[in-house]
Amino acid sequence: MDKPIGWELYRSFLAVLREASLSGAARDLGVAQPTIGRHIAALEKSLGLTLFTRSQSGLAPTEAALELRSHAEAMHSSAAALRRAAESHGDGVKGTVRVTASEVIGCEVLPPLLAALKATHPLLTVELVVSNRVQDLLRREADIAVRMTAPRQELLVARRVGQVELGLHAHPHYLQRCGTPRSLDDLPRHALIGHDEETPFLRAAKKTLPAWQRRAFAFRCDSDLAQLALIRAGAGIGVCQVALARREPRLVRVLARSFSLKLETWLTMHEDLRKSPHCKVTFDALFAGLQQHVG
Amino acid sequence: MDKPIGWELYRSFLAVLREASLSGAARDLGVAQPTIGRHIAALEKSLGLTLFTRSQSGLAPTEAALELRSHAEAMHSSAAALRRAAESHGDGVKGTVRVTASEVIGCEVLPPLLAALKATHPLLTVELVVSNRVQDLLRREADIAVRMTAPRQELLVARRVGQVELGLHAHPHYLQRCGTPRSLDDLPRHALIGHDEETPFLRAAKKTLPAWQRRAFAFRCDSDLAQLALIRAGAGIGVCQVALARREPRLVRVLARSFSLKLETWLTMHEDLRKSPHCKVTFDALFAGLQQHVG
DNA sequence: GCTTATCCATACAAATCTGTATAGCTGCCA
DNA sequence: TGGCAGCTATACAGATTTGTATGGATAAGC
Repeated sequence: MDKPIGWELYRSFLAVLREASLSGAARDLGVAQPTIGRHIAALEKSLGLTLFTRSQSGLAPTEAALELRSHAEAMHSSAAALRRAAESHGDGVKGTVRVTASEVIGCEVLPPLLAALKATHPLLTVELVVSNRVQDLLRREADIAVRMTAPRQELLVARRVGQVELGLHAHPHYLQRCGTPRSLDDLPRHALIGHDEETPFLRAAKKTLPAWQRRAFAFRCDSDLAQLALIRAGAGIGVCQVALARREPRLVRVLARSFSLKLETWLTMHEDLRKSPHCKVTFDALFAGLQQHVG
Repeated sequence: MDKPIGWELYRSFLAVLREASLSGAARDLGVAQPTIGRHIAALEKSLGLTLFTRSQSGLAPTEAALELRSHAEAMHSSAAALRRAAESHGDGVKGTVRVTASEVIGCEVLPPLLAALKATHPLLTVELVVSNRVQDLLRREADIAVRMTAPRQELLVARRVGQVELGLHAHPHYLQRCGTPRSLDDLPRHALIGHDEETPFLRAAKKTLPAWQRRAFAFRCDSDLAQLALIRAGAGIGVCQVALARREPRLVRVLARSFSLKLETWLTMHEDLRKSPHCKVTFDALFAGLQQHVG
């Protein structure tokens, strides 16, 4: 009851939390379902807590289990980081680097950069975490992050890429069909594409763009990528990166003088990784590529 | 070679790094020595790296092993934090809280505060990490930290306690024997107690106290605690907290007008722990006690 | 209402991991 | 130089853990 707990138990615990079932966790870890069941039972006994309420449709975590989850996740991140570090050990650019970025950056901007990087360094493996949630570099959820806010944490190497400019855009087809707005007053008559839930961005946009509010949107969507797709499909007028609009299919910027938003863009990396050739090479390549992207 | 690695292996790996031998690690973890040997062999095979060079006097970590160490330490911290969280789960003040502070604060100031805290909350267990190295709260090396610098990290709850004043002190016996310095010019004729290695503090002191340099010290010692003990033993004149000097054995402050250094003191805690009653109670108790200490 | 697909729990055999005992090596000290 | 203490590596028996197979119970789909 008071002796140290094997780390395997924590591993199984996290898997059950993620899969919400013993069977799923067993599949995930590549072991049999009774094994996981025994691990959870042993962990519960050692901790003196009930971690899950059993049911036929799976296991529901108790409040206690939820409190412990973040620690198990931290262990998982560290284990993954250890493996990446091991794979990348030695001279030369090889191994795995884990990059995180927002959905738009990750899907629209990074792929060609990463492809070119891989072509130059064939032994490099890239893990791309596309998420609007800010990953924690200190907990090693990623090695390198593209961020839209200046990092305030210590222990991080941060380099400012520049400003990403956002503007209102529409597809030529749409403008042909519905006309081009000449002033902000025209906007309410157009099909607007915006977010469903209130975001920091939305609050910022409202200041310069009073018409930009939820009830005015003809399309409400929280995925920036889907919004971009809607704009490209000629669904209406929406906000996207000016640099992206220049690509094919070519989008037309509207009301450029009335609306412009600039986001600070930073590339960050954990200090320890400066010595790893593969991380450094990736960092430099992304920096150059992103800088070119922001113009 | 490419399948997931059991977390037990990492646990053994860290133990070997810490003990620098298979036998020591086995003792540490409470298993047999061949078990650890097999774990290391399995880990080396899985990672495709040589982690240690075997010898009859123990295992010497390779460069690769040293690179991986911090990740394993992070796993260890998270595992320990998980256990503390589990022990402390539920209503009421119980479980374990891990507090870190400098040597002087930890040995001279905190003990009575912690004793009183424990008397009020009998179910509380306290882990006190006395170290001048700044523990990483984000990696959960501790729950609560007393720090002498304003924290710049996010995700931390920080509260300013006040300023700890440092001054020159000596025991009455010493002053009887060797006289009391009347001005800074008298200092070179006295037995001075100072640090052996250059520290940020020493560099700061030099500015207001030109005489305060390494070659002028009669006693050189890097332990702040031992310096305090030397002062109390009447060995000479040294720097210590004004608040501490008022205790028994009573120390006399000298050259108070010529030398005074004030250190900002902060109490910090991870944001997540605000909801844990035992951490909150400890935080508040330490805050009150420290504030009284700094006056 | 029946079938099917999941899920958890249990029993037993098999595989794995662990501990004990021992040998071989090195460094230290008298 | 001999004895002691510490370390690693190996062989083999024992204990623990794991996997397979199965039963029971629930929920969804036809």
